[in-house]
This record gives sequence, C-alpha cells and structure tokens, in this order.
Amino acid sequence: MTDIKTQVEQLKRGTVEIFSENELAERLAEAAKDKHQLRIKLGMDPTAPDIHLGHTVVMRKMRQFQDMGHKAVLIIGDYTARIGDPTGQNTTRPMLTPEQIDKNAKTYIAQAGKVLDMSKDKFEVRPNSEWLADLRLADIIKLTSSTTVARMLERDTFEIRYKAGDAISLHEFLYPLMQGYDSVMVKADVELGGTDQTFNNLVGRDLQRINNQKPQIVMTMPILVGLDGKEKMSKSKGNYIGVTDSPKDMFGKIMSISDEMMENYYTLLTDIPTAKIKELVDSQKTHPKQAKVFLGKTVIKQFYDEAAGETAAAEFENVFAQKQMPQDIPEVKISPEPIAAAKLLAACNLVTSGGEAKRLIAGGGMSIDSEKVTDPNKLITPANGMIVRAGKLKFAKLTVK
RNA sequence: GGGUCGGUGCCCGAGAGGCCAAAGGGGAUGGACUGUAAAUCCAUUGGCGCAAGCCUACGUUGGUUCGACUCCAACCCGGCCCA
Repeated sequence: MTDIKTQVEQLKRGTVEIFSENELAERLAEAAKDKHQLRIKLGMDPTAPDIHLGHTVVMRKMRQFQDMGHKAVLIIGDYTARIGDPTGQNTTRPMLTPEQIDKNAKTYIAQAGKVLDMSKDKFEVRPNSEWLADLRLADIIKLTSSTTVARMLERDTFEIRYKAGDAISLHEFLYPLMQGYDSVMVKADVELGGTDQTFNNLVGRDLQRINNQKPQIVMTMPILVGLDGKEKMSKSKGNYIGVTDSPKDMFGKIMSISDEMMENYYTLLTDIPTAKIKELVDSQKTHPKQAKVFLGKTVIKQFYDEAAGETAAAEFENVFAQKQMPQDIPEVKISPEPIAAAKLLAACNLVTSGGEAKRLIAGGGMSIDSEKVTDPNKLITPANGMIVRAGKLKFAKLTVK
C-alpha cells in the first residue's frame, strides 16, 4: 500500500485538482492487485495541426501513468472537432472539413510520440468518429436529456458569452456531452485535461455513472501560458513553442519569455524538483538569464538531445550577446544588377510588401554587411556573400546568379 | 413570425453624404534602453509606385447622387424584446 501512496504523490505533482484523490488511490490499488492496466484518457482536438508545449503538460502526466504500467488512450476528436471546443472561445468556431481534420490527426499522432510511449501495450488511439458518427437521433436525444440548460450555462465560457449578448449555437452544448460519451465508450479510468476542461471531463463522470460504469477520475492540470505571458498557449494565437520547432527556435522563444513566467514553465515542463526550481527562479541565487538558459536546454533535451540544447544555447549567445552573425543564414540567389534597397528586402523574402520594406528602412531596421541603410531607394549592387539583415532576427546571404 | 438595434481595417471600436485608407485602444513590426526578458519611451501599421497618383477595403447585391462607410431597396448574419 505504501507503494500506492508514493504513486499518488508522484501523480499529484503538477495537478490542480483530482476528482477524487481517494478514488485514484483505490483505482490504482485495484489495478495493482489484479494486475490490470488503468485506461488513461486524453482527448485532443485536431483543430490545429501541431502539438505544442501546452499540450505536453498533460501528455507528460500521461507518460507518467504509462511508466507505471498503465495504458494511454488518446482520443482524436475528429468528430468533436466539427463543433470545436467552446472552451475559452468567445465565438463559435468554424467547422473543419473532414480532410483538414484527417490531416491534422495524422500529424498529431506522429508528434505525440515525442512525449508518449508508443509501444503497443501502452498506447491506443481512437478517433471518436468511431462511435459518434453512427449515433442516431434517438441516442442523441437520450444523451442530451442527461443534463440541463441551467447546468450548461454554469460554465463560465457560456455564461460570459450569454451575458455579453454573444451568439451561442445550440450545437455547442453538444460538445461536453460528446466528450463525456467518449469516456463511456473507451471505458476510461482516468481522464486528464487542463483546468479549462474540468467541466467537460466531469460530464464524463456523470455519463459513465448513468451507463453503469465506474466514474472516471478526473485530473486537471494548469494551463500553460503562451509566450505573450497572457493567454493560453495556442497555435492560433501564435504564442506557442511547437514540439517540432528547431532547437534554435525553441531556445530563442524560451529566452524571450518574461521572468515571471519561468516558474510556471519549470514546474509544468520539466521534472526538476520543486526545491531546485525555487532556487532557479530566485534572482538572488540564480541570474535570471542563466535560469532561462538552463530552462531552454532542459526543454530541448526532451525533444532532441543534450547536444542540441548546448548548440542552440551557444549559437544564441554568439548571435545576440556577441552580436555575431548566425551560422545558418538562408541563401538567396539574386541577379547582379543594382537594385533599390527596399526592393532587395522583398527579393530576399525578408518582407512581404514594398511598403513594409520602406517602413523597416525608415525605422532603421535594415542593414547590409552590418551597415545601416537609411535610404530605401539607395541602389545596392549585390555581391556574393553580402549579408542583408532585416530587424534583429531576419538575415539573408546573397549569391549572385 | 412581428418589433428593434447592429455587422467597419489582424482584433475591439469611433465615424453618419465630400476634409476618410477611415479617430482611439489592443496586437504586431522597427528603433532606444536591457539580460534579444519584462516594464518604459519613440516611430510605423492596406497594396502598387521614385513621385504625382492609381487600385482595393467599411456584411452581400443593386440603386440614388457630380460624389456614398455614411441615403434607399432587397438579401445574408447576429443581439435584444414580443409572440
């Protein structure tokens, strides 16, 4: 039994709430006793094609269960994606086409392997169209009868929108029910999710109870704040670090988070013990920059290897602290005729329009071979190896055709 | 179904016949300052053009007018109230 206690302690780390901790202990004990795997459910909406660090917070918890011998059941919400999770949304989401969903689901599964153990006995993927697509209206009516309008409006996202006089489509109410039904269909023992999923996941408990199943244990985890320091990390908000980002990008993005966010990132994205984290984020004990460098390396190690983290850090230091040129400047082929500076920026794909180029130059953001360009009409004669720079981060190296 | 209010640039939101590529804010980008952090400050923020200027844009489609984001009509979408 002490073993179970330790397990619960480990699993508790990083969670916000568990419904309920006692049930979790019981369920773990039962599983240990008759040696069966618990089914750990995590649903993912294939609404955006990439997994980012925000997803990995919960996925890492799932991995922990796997390492204890349990089974990860990843639900690809290909059917629920037709609705779009109303959580955290202030408007109805556009419905996705089946093709988009299918494509996104494929990359999701591939990318999930970066965090989860994909071995056959520990991993199962199920698209929820498997059971949702064939529901008959009668089934749906039955499903909807399990809850009430008042209950739905308790959810703050609905409540806020309702009070603000924004549109709420009726089908959005179906979302939590469908997600809960998923739990019934896969016989989930535990469902993981961000705190914003609490309502949805608790509906799963209700539906399982109605269907004579043991209600799943719901574990919620904090939402990872995005790079802007304000909103939830998400691809559509462009404030994310993707699991397939290059080590260089990951490092750069991590370095740009604000100091206040570091503790959050350390806690949710690494296994570093709490006491050690306290030291790292204490500016008296650790220089914030060093703490951030270490965070960057640690995160990169999870998706690449230690060397990749070191390289990224060194490159970063080189380029930004020492103000040297980066190693891997994209090369641009260009004809040797003299060209106006503004046009050159466009030719190098460093800007998207002539106006932007002019603005950049006017703002002092363009340089050629480290020399500032101030006149957008200045004629530049391209030469091999010439370095064109736009802003701090964008470079191009010319090759004359 | 009836009444009523509304749909504006990436987002929020002002404008109510010419002075409107459209106030203000947010965001974004560039610059200064830094630890490429945050905060702060400054600048820029539809496209093409060296420029004059031209084009595209205020839900959609037509109309009135020398001229429409602003007026009219129909339609589409949403909020609220009534049924």
